[in-house]
Amino acid sequence: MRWSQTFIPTLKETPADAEIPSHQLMLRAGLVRQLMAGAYTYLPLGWRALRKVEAIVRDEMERAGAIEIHMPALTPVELFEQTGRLAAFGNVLMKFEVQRKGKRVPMALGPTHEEVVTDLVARHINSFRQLPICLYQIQTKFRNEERPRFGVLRTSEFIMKDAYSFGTSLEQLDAVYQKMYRAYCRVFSRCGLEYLPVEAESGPIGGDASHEFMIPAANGEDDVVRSSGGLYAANLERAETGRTPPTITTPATAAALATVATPGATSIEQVSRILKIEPSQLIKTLIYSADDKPVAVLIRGDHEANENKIRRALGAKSIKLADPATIEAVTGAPVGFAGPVGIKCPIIADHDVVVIANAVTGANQADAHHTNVNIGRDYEVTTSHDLRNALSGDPSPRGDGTLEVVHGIEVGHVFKLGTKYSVALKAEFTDEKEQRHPMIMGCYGIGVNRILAGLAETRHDAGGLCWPLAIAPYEVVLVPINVAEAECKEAAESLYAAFQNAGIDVLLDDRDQRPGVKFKDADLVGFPLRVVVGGKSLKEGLVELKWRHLAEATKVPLVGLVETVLKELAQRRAEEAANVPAAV
RNA sequence: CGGGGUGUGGCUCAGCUUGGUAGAGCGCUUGGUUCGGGACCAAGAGGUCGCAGGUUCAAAUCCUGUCACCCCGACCA
Repeated sequence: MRWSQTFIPTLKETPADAEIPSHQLMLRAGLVRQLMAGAYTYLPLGWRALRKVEAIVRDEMERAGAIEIHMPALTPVELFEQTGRLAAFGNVLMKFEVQRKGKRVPMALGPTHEEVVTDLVARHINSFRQLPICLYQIQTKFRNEERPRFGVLRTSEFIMKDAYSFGTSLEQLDAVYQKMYRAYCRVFSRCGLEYLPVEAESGPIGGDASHEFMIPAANGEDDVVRSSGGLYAANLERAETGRTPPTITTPATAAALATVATPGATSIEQVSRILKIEPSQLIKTLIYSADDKPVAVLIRGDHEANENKIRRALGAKSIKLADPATIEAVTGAPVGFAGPVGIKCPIIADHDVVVIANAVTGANQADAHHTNVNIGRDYEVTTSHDLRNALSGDPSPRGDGTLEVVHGIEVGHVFKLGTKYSVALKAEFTDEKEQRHPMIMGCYGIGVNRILAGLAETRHDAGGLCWPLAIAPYEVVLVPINVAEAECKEAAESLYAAFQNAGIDVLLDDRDQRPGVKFKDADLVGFPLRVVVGGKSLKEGLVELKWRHLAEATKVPLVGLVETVLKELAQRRAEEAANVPAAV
């Protein structure tokens, strides 16, 4: 392709409403343009890079035994009713009605395709002999994000690779899951991403039934923890801490329980300011409704409660913060003044709460807090639990050093679904003994656009983007110094033809621009290899090769250049492939 | 949905406080000189100042409403 014949609107200045690097650079490099909040057009370069990501995803899916199909984005709302997800999605589901034969027909744009694929399989697959099977597609998904943001990182319309496996047993599910997990590792490393598989919240099956693939990045929306020894990584929603349960005894330094006036102070911040104490001296008393029974959950004032951990510790199906009426019933006080002393419901406490001596808590009466609250004397718990979010510096649950909390961009998710959808939509198979069973499912998603955005976010410098060879819009940019000079122009044209004949993925910057402009643009877009023709070098029979990721250029003879470039590309390709885990 | 911010040529922004005929740089067009890291000279084109209403002799500027976009939070199978 010739630069003059395509559409690459690069920008010198950073657009005002782009804040994070990937957004700024993808706009400036002419990869994308915004249509409205959460909706972007992919311009020629962006689309080309995106198609390369898709090709890698397809390749690895096929290698892992998944079969490509294509389902409609248009979905009957009825299917979501059958699985209960109409309510679960709420406003996120884009639904609308169309007129057909005078009737209103409700439809939705698919946010994901568990329902559609399960319905398909339910209708056409019946026997254990046809299983396991894994179907996938690469398709545009729609989610009405309440707040699209971060450029192309979080949009209301995005391209997703979604795969769904169906099997007869947990063993079959495990086997597909492992294959997909490995395929994902290969996809992300082939794309040149530094990625981190983390344990994620896993729903009904539990255990290691869900992993997310994260790109560590300062602007990532998710928080993940990883251990210094590298043995443990998990989403913060899920992450355990390796804290050892302390022995519970009343502190020897316990002072006399007192009540202090704290008018209107219902938050940790307000109370600590009024009483001039550190939040870590406070005990937060959160009243939860666990399967409709009230429970008081004690968390240190400067810590954050983790509802998944609380739910598991209580063995409850679902928990939510109690409503004001329940809180008043168990505390006898308005919301904001709950404390463990004399509370009329069961109490559970985090490990870090039971060791606080002379703590401050709500007094279970309006506008008052207790000071010098001590365990065993003023309130009673017999064991403590891991109930809070992990923090940097916590011990790893695997015993390999300490945890660190980092931000991450979620680019993939593998999940053991179990039978939730197969039961709801009657996707059943007949076994050898003519017994009917619901199929056991898994689902596996990749955010295709996020791979691109993630690369832009993590691979750039002051000059612009820096694509890996595997994803770059073009692998090589061929830059004639001066197209107005016949000798230079002819040399570039004949090289361009030779590159194309050799199958090199090349863009010829044939614009009549000064060299500085072309170099700046080449750096901004981030083509991996730049070949410069012209000037004194050309007269000496040399051209310049410059890799985007290296500081120095090299001069090589014009004679035999195609072979030289092919060799350099092959070498670079091998370097990039060195980190890709072997396929099994 | 709560809080904050911004809307002025394609892009970045000034002008608004204190109302008085819309500006700069970049980009674009034409001609010329240039040509190894975002050139220079000259001449041009391009804007209902987000939209609607109000105040006023007069509104980009003041007031009211509204829309869009960005950021923080809530939310996110």
